[in-house]
Amino acid sequence: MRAPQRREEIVRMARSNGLASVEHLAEVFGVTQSTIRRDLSTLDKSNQLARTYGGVIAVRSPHHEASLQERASECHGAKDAIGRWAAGQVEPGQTVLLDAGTTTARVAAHLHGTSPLTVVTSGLTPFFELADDSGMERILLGGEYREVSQSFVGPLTEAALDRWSFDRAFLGADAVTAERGICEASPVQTRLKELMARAGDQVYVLAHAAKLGATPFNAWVHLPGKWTLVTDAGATAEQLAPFESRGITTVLAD
Amino acid sequence: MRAPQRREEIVRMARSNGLASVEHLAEVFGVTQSTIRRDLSTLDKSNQLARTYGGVIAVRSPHHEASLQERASECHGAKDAIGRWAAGQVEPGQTVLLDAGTTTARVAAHLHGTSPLTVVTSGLTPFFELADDSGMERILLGGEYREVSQSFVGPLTEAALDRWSFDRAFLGADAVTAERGICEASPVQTRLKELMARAGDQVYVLAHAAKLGATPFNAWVHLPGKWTLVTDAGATAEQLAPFESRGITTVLAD
DNA sequence: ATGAATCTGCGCGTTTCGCGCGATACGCTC
DNA sequence: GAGCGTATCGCGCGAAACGCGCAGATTCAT
Repeated sequence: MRAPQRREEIVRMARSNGLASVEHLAEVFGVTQSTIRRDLSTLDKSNQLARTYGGVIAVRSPHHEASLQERASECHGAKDAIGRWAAGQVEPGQTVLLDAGTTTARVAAHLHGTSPLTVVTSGLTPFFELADDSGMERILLGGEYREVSQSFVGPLTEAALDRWSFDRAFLGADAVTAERGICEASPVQTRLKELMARAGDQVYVLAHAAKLGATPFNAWVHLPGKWTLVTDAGATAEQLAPFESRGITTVLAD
Repeated sequence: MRAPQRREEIVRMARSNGLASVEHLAEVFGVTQSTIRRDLSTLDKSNQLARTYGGVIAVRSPHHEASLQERASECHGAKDAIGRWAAGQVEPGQTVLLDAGTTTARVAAHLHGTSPLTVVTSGLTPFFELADDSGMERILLGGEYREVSQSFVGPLTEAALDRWSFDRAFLGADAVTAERGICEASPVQTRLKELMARAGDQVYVLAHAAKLGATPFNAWVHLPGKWTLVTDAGATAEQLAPFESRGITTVLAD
């Protein structure tokens, strides 16, 4: 049996049982524990499993892996600050929309304690950050699953969204410019964001400084109506000026 | 600082960062690594965290914990057999509905390799078991989240379901009797199941032997149309007789 | 105030880990 | 078919982390 094949099998076994020990795996495959350890080390590095003392544990939660990477990223602090400020705009009793994304996930995390509250989201990342409070109603817009963004898009999502209006709508973005609006990887995403903005009474676009003025993709949308740009203290005056000159309120979270 | 308080804080820190090392924790709290190790051991036993070599990892993925418990339960083997049989009924190119629940999650797990496929589900447990195949379209019916069943219910779910029909519909159940049909904890669930059955061309009810004839709750529904009862080899002839005498096809998975 | 229960630090033996080395198997080229 | 590079494996050793028992300290209730 080849090594890659054995590693796949290890992942399968670990996920099936939740746990697996080095000793047991070595016996099953008829190799030394050293070999198993090497395999586990490889799998651990590629985030498919987590090592434990004497074995492995399955960490298949889809958001877990990304969450870990996210927290290690340098802009996590900025996103958290933005999320905290945004959560502060929410008052008990309201109905709130959270777009998919790691920044809106930070909003969700800081929503803890604001109760009662109805939170609607299209992303698993923010969804799982929502507290299991008694007064918290958690609603997921279903739809077609996009693995890369851990979110739902498509006609089903849009149809579900069509049944709501929101006191606050918090949108994420891959990039934002004053001239072209919000940038995303695909038109299905920009269309969804447009609908989201339409459904929100007060609309906030959350984007840390690195996203201001960037153009990583080619799908753009101008948000309808008024909205507020929330970014972090790292944003420069030059970055903010074009927004303010167009009458867009800008906020620096800190 | 008291020990329970410190342990809470450790959980909080681990969840916030995903990871935490023994060394770092010992420094932060100003105690020896032994003490930290004891804490981690305690928290590990109570399933709040998972130990790793040199630290801990957060495993608060909502389904992970339940998944582990589920696999330890004695009826897991039966559910898996049922799931394997059910997955065998699915052919490439079809559109399939999976109800929420641990049994339908086993169906999802065995759907791996059947491609292309469109799978629609209302439960997170089956959803996360679905493989990330290229030909696999994963669709989640959104709605209001029920923590206990890790699934979505309510008008939004029903509205989303209304947009589909399915080649195969696999329903779970808290209990099944020939006389009264499917039993659930609440009417919102039974109503959803009724709609699911209506949307399915071929309908299967998956229930291991212990669920046949039981009456744990008080919300019942008679499924419309024909359906097939799939159970495990542990079901007795007396349990099956009432179903067969009513013309319901029964299958013993093995 | 006093006794029980819990918690903590320390030391020790045990287990697991990671790394480097040499050997082996596989695939590719000429 | 011979030669050669790459990937993989088993083994041994030193290091790191672990669990356990014991004794002193702290907390809490009576």
